[in-house]
Amino acid sequence: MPKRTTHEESSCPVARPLDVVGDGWTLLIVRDAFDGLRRFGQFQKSLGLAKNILSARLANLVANGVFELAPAADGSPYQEYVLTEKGRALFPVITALRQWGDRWFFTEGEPRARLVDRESGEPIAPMRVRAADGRVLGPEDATVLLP
Amino acid sequence: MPKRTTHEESSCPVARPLDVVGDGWTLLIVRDAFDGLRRFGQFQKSLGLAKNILSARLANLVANGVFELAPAADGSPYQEYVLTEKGRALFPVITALRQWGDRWFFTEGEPRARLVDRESGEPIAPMRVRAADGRVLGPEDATVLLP
DNA sequence: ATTCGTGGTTGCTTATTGAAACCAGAATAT
DNA sequence: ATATTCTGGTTTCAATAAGCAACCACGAAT
Repeated sequence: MPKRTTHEESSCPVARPLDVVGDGWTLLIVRDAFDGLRRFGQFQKSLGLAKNILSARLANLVANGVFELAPAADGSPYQEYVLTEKGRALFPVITALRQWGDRWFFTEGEPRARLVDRESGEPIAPMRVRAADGRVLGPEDATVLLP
Repeated sequence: MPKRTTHEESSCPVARPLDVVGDGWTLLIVRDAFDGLRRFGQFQKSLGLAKNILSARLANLVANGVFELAPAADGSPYQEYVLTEKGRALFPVITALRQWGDRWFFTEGEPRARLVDRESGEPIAPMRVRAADGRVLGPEDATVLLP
C-alpha cells in the first residue's frame, strides 16, 4: 500500500478505496468470495498466496467492513468470511475490471473464464458509463467538479 | 505487485489486469490522465509520489499499452504520456471504483469531488451489472463458467 | 557563462512480501 | 487414552519493493 501524503487522501472518491482494494490480492479475494468461497483455507488454496499475507488482507478487509466474520454455516467450529453489503457493492468494480481484462488481455479465441447470467446462461452486458439520461459517456464527456 | 503462481495467471480475466493496475498508484495516474494530465511533472505534482516510483509506473503502463509516448503538443521539447484506446477503456473501471468510494467512504454531506456529465452538469448514473436483456444483476445472479 | 525548469536516474534506508517453520484447538483414528 | 490429522492461523527471516534525497542531463532563458 502506498503512502498518500497530498490531497489524495481526502476528497477524491477514487483514492480512498484504493487504500483498501488497491493491491494485487484483495480484489481476487473478493472475486473468490463472489464465487462462493468463505473459508480461509478455500481462499488460500484458490489463490496460492502465503498464509500470512492472506491473514493480513482478510483482517484489513474485515476492519474496513468489506467482510464480516460469521460462525461457520456447516457446523464446523470455525469462522467464515462473508461479504457485507459494502463488499457486495464491489460487484460492478470487479465486473468492469473483468471485462477490461477480457477485452485487452486475451487473444481472439483464447480460452478464458466467462461470467454469465445464471438465469439465461448468456454473457452479461458490457458495462458502460452513462449520463443520468442514459447516454453513454466516454472519458472526455465527463468532468470532475472539485468540492 | 504480487507473485501469482497458481492458475491465477492464466484463465481469469480479473487476475491479468491486476498485474498492471493492481497497485495503489496506477489507477490514480490513469484517473489523472482522464482529468487531462499528460506530463511527468503534472502527475508527480498531483499525486505527490516519488519520482522513481512514478517513472517505474509510467514505464510499466507504456509497456502494457495503457499509455503511449507522444511529442509534447505545446512545442516544448519533452514527451507526453497519452492514453491509448486500451487505457481509455479503463473509464468504466475507474468510474465504478469512484462510485463505490463515493458511497462507502464518505459520510453524508461530506465534501467530495463529483464526476458529472460535461454536457448537462448532472452527476452520472450509477453503474450496474446487467444481463444481456437489461436486468440488473447482483453477485448471486451471475456465475463463472470455466473454460 | 550561468542559472533554471523539466524529466528523469542512482544510492541508500525502511517497509512490505513471501516461503517455511511453528503452534494450538478440534476432530478423527488406533 | 494417545496419536494423527485438519484447519486456521502466527512467527521468523530472507528477498523484494517503496520512499526519500541527492545527483545528473538537456534545453531555454538571463
